[in-house]
Amino acid sequence: MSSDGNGGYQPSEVEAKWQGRWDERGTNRFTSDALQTAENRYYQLMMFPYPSAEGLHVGNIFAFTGADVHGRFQRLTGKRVFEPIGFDAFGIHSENFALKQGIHPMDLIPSNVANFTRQLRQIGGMFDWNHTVDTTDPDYYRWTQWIFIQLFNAGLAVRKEAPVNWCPSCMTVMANEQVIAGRCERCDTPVEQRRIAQWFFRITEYAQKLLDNLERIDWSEKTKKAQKNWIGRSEGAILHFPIQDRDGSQIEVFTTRPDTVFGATYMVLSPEHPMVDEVTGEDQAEAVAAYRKQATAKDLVARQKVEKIKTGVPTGGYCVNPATGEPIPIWVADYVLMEYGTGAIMAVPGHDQRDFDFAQAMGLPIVRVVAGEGDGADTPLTEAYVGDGVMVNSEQFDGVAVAEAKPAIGAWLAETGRGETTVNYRLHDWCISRQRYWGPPIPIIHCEACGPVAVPEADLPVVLPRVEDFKPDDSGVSPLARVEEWYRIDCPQCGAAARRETDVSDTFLDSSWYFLRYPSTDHHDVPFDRELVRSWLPVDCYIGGNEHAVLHLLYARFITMALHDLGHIDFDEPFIRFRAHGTIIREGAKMSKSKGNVIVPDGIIEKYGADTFRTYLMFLGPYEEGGDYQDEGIQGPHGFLHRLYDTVTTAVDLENHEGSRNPAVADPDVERKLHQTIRQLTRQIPELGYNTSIAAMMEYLNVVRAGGRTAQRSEVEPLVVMIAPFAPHMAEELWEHLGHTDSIFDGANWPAFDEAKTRETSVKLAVQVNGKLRATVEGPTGMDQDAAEAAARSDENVARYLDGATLKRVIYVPNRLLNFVVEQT
RNA sequence: GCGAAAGUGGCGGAAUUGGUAGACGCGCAGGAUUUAGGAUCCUGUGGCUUCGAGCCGUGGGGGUUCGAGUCCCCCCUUUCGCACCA
Repeated sequence: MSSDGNGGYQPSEVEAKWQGRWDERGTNRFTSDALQTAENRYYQLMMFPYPSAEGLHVGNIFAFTGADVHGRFQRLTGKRVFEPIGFDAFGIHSENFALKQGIHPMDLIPSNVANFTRQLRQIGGMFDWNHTVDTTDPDYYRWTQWIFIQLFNAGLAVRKEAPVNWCPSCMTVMANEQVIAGRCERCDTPVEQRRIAQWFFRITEYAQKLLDNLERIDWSEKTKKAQKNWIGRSEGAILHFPIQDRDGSQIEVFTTRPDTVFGATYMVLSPEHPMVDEVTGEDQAEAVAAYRKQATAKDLVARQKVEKIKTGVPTGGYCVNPATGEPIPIWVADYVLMEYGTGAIMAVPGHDQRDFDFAQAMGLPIVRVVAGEGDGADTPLTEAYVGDGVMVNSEQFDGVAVAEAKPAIGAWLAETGRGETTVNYRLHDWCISRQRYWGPPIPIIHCEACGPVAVPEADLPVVLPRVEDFKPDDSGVSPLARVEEWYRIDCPQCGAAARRETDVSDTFLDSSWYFLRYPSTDHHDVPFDRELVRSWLPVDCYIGGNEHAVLHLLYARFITMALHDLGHIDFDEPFIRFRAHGTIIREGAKMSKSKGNVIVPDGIIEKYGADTFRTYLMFLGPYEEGGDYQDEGIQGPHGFLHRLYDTVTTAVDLENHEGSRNPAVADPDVERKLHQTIRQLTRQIPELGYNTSIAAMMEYLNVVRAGGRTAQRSEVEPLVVMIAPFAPHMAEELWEHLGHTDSIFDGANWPAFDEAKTRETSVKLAVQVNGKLRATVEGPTGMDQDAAEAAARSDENVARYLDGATLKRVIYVPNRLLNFVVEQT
């Protein structure tokens, strides 16, 4: 249905025409040679999509369009822009959907990819379809496996048994980053803890570097902050508490407050702590066993409830406070987590609220070791005191300020081997095993004699076999373990019978290196061509959602650092610049299938065209914040593009009819506005200020058309270039109409502005009396204060307010305002 | 609970960073053209108003300043991170 009443702009025709031309001419594609020889390179990357069965949603289109606008703008300024796209198609999401539909993912994914490709072409992205990736293609995951092997050989991939997060609904383990408030990020099921041997990447080795490098990359502050918090560096000390009556046995605790050690009146072990049995006395054995059983049965949500009343049992064992030499009881309680620090704490109830609550509940002693302002050594505590003060009840350290006591007590304990200062991170090693089917098999062969052996690189890929029964189960073992003919294999080292690793790797591994692959998809013998990587990477501008702030973005940085240290690439940060786009809501509410308020892009593109849709999405709010999609709102950009089309075609027609008989006379108002508009867009588009850029173009077009005037070529040709990043098809069409034969993205230059021509010749000056607006007067730009005052005083209304008052002061801001400060007499 | 960001017309959102609040657009109202229109084109549109460039107005309350949406303090609300992290 065309809403066009004047026979002009027909989006569907224009868009089909130009998508066809781009394809035929290879406008957006790089040949293998071009990738190698291009100058002035710019790598514009957007987070690649997961190709769902539903097709692209508005959020995808919003995200991709914003990135595409940026890429197209860069191209118009003379860069050779590489803007690839691909598909992140492995993972539990696809697998679950396949299970639900009863379609094998190997059949499902290709049709999803085909549909996404169709839609991505339809929205007019400047994608290089010669260089796409599909993470489920053996030609791609072969190299995902290769990366695993590089890390394995470097000791950065280790198999260890540790408490891991188990989602009972997805029936697989998951990384810490994938657990949100104790629940599975995918299905919201409360996550359990299990002890299963898993493959981990030792990302913690890079904790400090991941933190330090944040200082020098151009990323949204929000995202950097999220990473910083996730890494969670904290400085403190490991203190050794000898177990009473057990020679040489000791328990280590991590604390950020070694200064309060004199106040440690008991110790708490996490229920999972390996030394629980050792310290538990006979009398308590049964109670401790019961408590541990109950604690491990609880899921993480239940266990991590802060408000819940603290529980725990005494072990009957004692250890010695290394500062006081006094014995203190050892308890087991689930408020201490095995995953953080050493899984054991020294409890200082006087100065830690959690310990305080526990001590009160259990009747344990509370000792004050820090006195705040006005407190004495024995001032009773009604809650934990965490403020500043001086040490008390701490023997030789009494009277020392907390700030000095921290290093002093730390040093004192270190001297005598009772502890050492240390840095602890909240970040954990990255668990990459998944007991599922739809992922790249981890390229390891388990041999009784040799242990885990990497699959020889020449044997890659380890192809995921097509199996019909790929449903996961609760056993903690991957479905691939059912495929005997696949997992039976000889050890590549000793030739003995061995078996393949049957776990597959985390989807986040697939996406942690795809940006390295894009320029090298023509190369089948290497994961990435060294020269291409050197010349195209790191990525110049990366755009994606902030929901990946601590998942994908952290992993991609880690893999980049590891590959750098292993000598495969020469940079250690993958993305020079990262910006997160916002999210789109609809008429004040989140879009969701259950509410039935999801926008179906296909229908909108059919009705209004991709250019209008793109322009509207970029117009409805600041790109980095997102905005509210109001169904009626699209009328604005729709009308704007129609008017623009008419204005340009009319100008060209007129030129053709009248030719040089009617030489163009520059209209100073239009020319000034044009240069102001160019200036604004030139500054704002690189900063992703799209909504205001579009508003500026609308303003300009309004000036061009004011009073029904007809435009001249020189007034609209630059506007056609400026609209091109937003409405590329229409810009091409108008560019052709203006007499050009090649693509606007090859033939046009981003217009330049002349600062002199942006200057207003006259200004409206606000005239205030005591800060209240009383008049505006017009005068030449840059008039001096005397002239301004004279003009202002001659205004009737101003004069009325100045009459009979004493002038105290005059504030003059040239070209802006004049403020008379008066006092009534 | 901690951390961050944000609260501006009927709505989405602007505001050169301390200088005429409400750009641009939607919606609405009036008009033109039209067989018709959910098309196109003008005009108007924060509230109150004694219609005066008068008063009020950027979540609420205080403050700094000639002047505050913008800076400072307190409070409220919303959104998003993190959440027994020792």
